[in-house]
Amino acid sequence: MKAHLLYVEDDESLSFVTRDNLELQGYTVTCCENGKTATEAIKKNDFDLAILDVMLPDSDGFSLAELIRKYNTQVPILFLTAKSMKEDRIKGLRLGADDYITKPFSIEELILKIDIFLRRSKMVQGPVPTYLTIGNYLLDHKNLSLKFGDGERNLTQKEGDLMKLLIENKNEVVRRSHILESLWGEDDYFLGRSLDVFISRLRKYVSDDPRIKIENIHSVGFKMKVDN
Amino acid sequence: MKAHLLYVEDDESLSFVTRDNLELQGYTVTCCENGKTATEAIKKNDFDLAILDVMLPDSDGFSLAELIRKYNTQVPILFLTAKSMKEDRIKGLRLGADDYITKPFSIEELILKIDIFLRRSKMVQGPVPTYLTIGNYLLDHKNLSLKFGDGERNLTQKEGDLMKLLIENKNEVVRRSHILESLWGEDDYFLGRSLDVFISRLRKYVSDDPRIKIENIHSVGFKMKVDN
DNA sequence: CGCCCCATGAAAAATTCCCGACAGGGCGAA
DNA sequence: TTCGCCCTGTCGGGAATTTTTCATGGGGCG
Repeated sequence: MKAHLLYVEDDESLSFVTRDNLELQGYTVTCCENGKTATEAIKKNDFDLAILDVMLPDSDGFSLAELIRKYNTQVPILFLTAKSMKEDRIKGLRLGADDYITKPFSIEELILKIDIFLRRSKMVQGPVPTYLTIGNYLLDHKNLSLKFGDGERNLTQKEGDLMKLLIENKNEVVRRSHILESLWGEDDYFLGRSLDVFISRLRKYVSDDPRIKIENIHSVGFKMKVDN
Repeated sequence: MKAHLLYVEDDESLSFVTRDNLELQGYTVTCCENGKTATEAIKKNDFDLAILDVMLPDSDGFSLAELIRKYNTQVPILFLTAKSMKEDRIKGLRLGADDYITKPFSIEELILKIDIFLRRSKMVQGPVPTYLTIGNYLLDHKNLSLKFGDGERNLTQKEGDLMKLLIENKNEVVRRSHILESLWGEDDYFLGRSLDVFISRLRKYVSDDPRIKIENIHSVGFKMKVDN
C-alpha cells in the first residue's frame, strides 16, 4: 500500500521537482499551490502525512495544520520554513506539527524524514532488532545465542524461538495455544507436554538472574516476568 | 509511568542544566558523559528515548545510535550537533535517528520534540491496554492480572472472567443465573455453590481497598459496589 | 420459628504442570 | 556405512493449582 502525502507549496518550480522525487520514491502525492485548494484536499482525503509550506499566498501552514488536526490527530505534519525562525518553529510544534525543515532543503533529507514518520505510523517497515533483552540476558535470536554477563550459551532453534516469543511479550501472558501454533503449527495434548519440557529448560537457562521468572498461568499459558 | 530518557553529553555544565529541566518536566533521565558509560547504560536499560551528542571524547553519537538500534528499532533518537552540517544530519538520519537539534538549542524546543516523539511512539505501541478499574484496582483481563498499588496478583481464567463481569456492571446487580450461564454455560445447584466460593475469593482479593464491597442480593445475585 | 439462601473454611476431586530420564531420528564425521 | 552426538519429543509419577464438593454456622424473610 502506497503512502499518500499532501504537499502544499506555492513555488511551482520547486514543487515540481520535489513532487517528482517523492513519486519516484513510491509515494502518492497530492500537490496544492495555495490554501484554498489545500483546504479542499484536506476535507476530501485522508493523508498519511502532510508537508506544509509555512508561507502561502492566501493562507499559512499553521492554519492548514489546525484544519488537518480537526480531522485527524495522528497524521504526521512537516513544516517547510524559509528561515529557521525560532518563534515559527515553536508555534508550529505546539500546533501538533511533528517537524520542520528549513529551506533550502535537500530532497534526500526530506525523504528520510518522511520515512521516519511513516515508519512510526507503521506504513514503512523498519528492520528487526538484532538483540532482545530480558533482565541481564541478551538473546541474539538470529545466532541462537543467549548471553549473560560474559557467559554465552547456544540455544537450539526451538529454544530460541520460544525465548523470543516470551521476551517479545514480557510481563504478559502468552497462551499455550498461541505458542504451540507459532512454534509447532498445531496444538494437541502431547505437544503441550513438549512445551512444558522446553519451558523447564528455559527456566534453567535464565536462573542466573533471579529477577526473571517464567510463571505458569494454570491452563492458560506462561508469563515471563522481570522485576526491577 | 514516567518516560525514561538517555542523555549523552560530555559538556557537564550544559548537561547539568538540561538534565535538571528534563527532570522538572517529569522525565527520568540517565545521564552519561562519554561513550563508554553510555554503552553500558544502553546494554542495561530500556529507554523510551535517547538524546545523543554527536561529538564525544571517546566515541560519537552515531556509533551509539547503531548500538541502540541493535536492541530496539523503535526508540526515538535525537542527535545534538554543534553545527548543522548536512552530511552529519543525513548520516544520522540514515542510521535511524529521528531528529537532530543544533546547538545551541532552547530547552523549550528540546522538550517539545521529546514530547512529540514520545507521543508518537506511545501511539504506535500495540493496542491500548485493556484495563478495567475499580477503586484502586486495575484489572487486566487479557493478562489475567489484578494490580493494586505496586502489587500484582495473577488470576485464574474464571476469577478473571467473574471479576470482569462484576466490574463491567459495577454498582449494578448481576444475576446469579447470568453469571453461571456466562461463566459455566449452565445453571444448576452445585455450580451455584462454586460461584459462592469464587465470590468469597474475590472478596479477599479486593479487601485492600475498603471502598469496594461485593454485596449479596438475596436470591438474586451480586452487586459490586464502590464508594467515593 | 422454620426454611431457604449465603459465607466460608476445609477437604476432596479434577486438572494441569513439572521435570528427570530416556528414546528416536537427523546429521555430520570418520 | 557406521558411529555418536544433539535436538526433539515421549513418558511417568509426583507436585502444584484450580475447581468442586461438603460441612457448618449465620442471617434474611415469610
